[in-house]
Amino acid sequence: MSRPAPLSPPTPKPADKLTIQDVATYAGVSKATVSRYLNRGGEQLSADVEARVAKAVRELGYSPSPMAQALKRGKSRLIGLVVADVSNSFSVAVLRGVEKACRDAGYMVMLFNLANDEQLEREAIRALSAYRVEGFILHTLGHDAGALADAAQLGKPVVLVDRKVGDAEVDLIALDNRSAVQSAAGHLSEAGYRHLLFISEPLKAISSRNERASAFQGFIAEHADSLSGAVFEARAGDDAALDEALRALRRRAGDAPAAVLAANAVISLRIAAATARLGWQLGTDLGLIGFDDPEWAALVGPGITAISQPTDDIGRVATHCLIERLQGAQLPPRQVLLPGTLVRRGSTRRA
Amino acid sequence: MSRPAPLSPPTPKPADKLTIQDVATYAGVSKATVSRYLNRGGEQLSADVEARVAKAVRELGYSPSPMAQALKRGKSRLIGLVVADVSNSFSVAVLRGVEKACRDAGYMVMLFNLANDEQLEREAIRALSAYRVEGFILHTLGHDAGALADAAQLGKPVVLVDRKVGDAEVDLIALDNRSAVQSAAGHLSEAGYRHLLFISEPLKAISSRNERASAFQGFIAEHADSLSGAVFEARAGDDAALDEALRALRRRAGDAPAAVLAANAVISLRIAAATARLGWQLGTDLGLIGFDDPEWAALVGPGITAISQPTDDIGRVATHCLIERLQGAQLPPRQVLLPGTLVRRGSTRRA
DNA sequence: TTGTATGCGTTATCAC
DNA sequence: GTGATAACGCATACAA
Repeated sequence: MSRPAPLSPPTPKPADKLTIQDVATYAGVSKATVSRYLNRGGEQLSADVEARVAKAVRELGYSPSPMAQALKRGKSRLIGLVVADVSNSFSVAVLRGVEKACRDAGYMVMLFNLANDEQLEREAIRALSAYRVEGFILHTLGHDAGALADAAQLGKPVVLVDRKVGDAEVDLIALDNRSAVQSAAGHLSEAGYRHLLFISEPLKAISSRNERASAFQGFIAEHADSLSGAVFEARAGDDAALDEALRALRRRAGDAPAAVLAANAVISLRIAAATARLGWQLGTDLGLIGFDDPEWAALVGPGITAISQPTDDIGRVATHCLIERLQGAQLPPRQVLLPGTLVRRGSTRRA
Repeated sequence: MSRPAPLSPPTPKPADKLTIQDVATYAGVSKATVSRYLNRGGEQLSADVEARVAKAVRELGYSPSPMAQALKRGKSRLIGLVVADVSNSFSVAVLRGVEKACRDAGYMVMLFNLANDEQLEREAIRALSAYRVEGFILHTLGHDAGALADAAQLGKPVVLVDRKVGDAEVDLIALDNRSAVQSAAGHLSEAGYRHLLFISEPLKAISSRNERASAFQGFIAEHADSLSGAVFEARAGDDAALDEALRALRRRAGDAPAAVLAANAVISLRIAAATARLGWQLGTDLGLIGFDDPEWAALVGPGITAISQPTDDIGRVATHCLIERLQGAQLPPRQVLLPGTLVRRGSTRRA
């Protein structure tokens, strides 16, 4: 038998463990030069040196350690994203927009899911702070102004998404709820529905739900001559109460057409289920339009008319707002309200 | 007027900017002592010193900088999570489990969403590597074995979730597809359905879809005396083809009951929509059972019977597997197959 | 234009 | 037991 083969040549360091020193040595220059090339893009470098460094970086596959950079610069290039509930399609959609925008801007996202647990909100801020995120995008449960105060006290910018918390003076990116409600209720009115019911999950401290409810009531007040309307809070699991609310709506309407405006996708779905239970046809027996436009909206019954939220934009704008602040912009708190889009489907066709 | 008030006392450093040195000074000890207290929990410390340090840490609200720790220890305590599509309810559910488990184990999650873009898979590995994640949990698109190779070459452990990629020899945590298919098909058979159709999105290179399809065919082959079955790949958007496949199924069945096994929730929904179009009643005219059990499954039609996946467990187990490897365990590649749960609903009741 | 030296906040190896 | 001190990988002020 032949002798064992000689040890394979010293495996090159994985790209991961390469330091700026390795690159410097390889290129025959000093660490500082490599650093300059990396940061200033070879601005103050001789063509020759620049080429050599570029080659070294390329061939070695070097990428600088964000840890070391963070330590040195005092900036982590990390953004903390706190989300009310990743199981909620709206949360996820925003998450998607945020993650993409952060990546494009050279930031990374650290995610913390509250799973609708109000206790966790402060914990989230603390945990992410410990990791030295530079700022927060917060889809809050609205209950804990303390968490927000914590962040503010740390001097870290916060951008709220979809929901305010307390009367905090921070940036907010959200749907233009008032306009959206008007366009939704207007659509129902144009379609001939005369008796409307706004149905939401319990309003609690969640600002978006409250805004939608009061915008609805405002709309009804303005059109009291032609429309009637009421608000109903549907408790999770209590289908009997929901069914009864719907029956009451149609009793009130008599022969006139009645319709429901659902405050979010969860409610839309429950109403679709309720109409099936009651043997009603969506559109003809009961109009339905709902906030949010999940993938199943087009496929349930005759299709559910929806107010589609520009979730990608919300995420993107929130990210940009935050990054602006990270770069030191000293602006007053902003509110960016984005328009929703009405998607007409069978559930609001009486034909 | 009195003179302006004296400057407020120098605001204490935000908890964020405190260093171990601040704590040491406050407690009247050296950095080394504080570090020892933090890491060994005051094992080799005099009671007196331990108490003072503990007090200092508590009162200042100090928490060490993960960056500095990462730099020094060569470990980032970061885990990279690559997800096929955050819009997919299965992906999200796994994400939830992973995030929770990581947090509990003192790791943080860096998220990368592929948005079903096969091009992005390598990019994801690279980006997360640059951030020095210690390992990956990968919900792959199955297309790019190269991405996996990249990770392996970096010497970073990878745990796959739900889907294999190529024939890579790495840990895999997934549903026990074979058993799940057997229990699903068995359930249909017991309920009296005789002619079955397995419907999936295009199988492509996605291992879970292929496994389910072939397990289905295996089951049919074993029960050829009492059952007939076929596989149909439904292209996105082509409802006509889907409708025709369903009609063909019932033609083939004649008077005998026919049922569909849907490979995931997207397909379940499309079939529910199709039956509505065709004017069929789920359960009586056509049986339906689907993989995945999203929140709307109970509310569509008479309720859709489902194979619920233990998504939280999948995420949790994947995380534990990964962490084991991070701690140096040198085990052969493992496959952990978790059982699904049959949730009986109206869509498989012929009564 | 390029190199040398310092320090970011930690942990770990020494001494004492 | 405890305290100096040297790295970890990088960016930068200063020297050359």
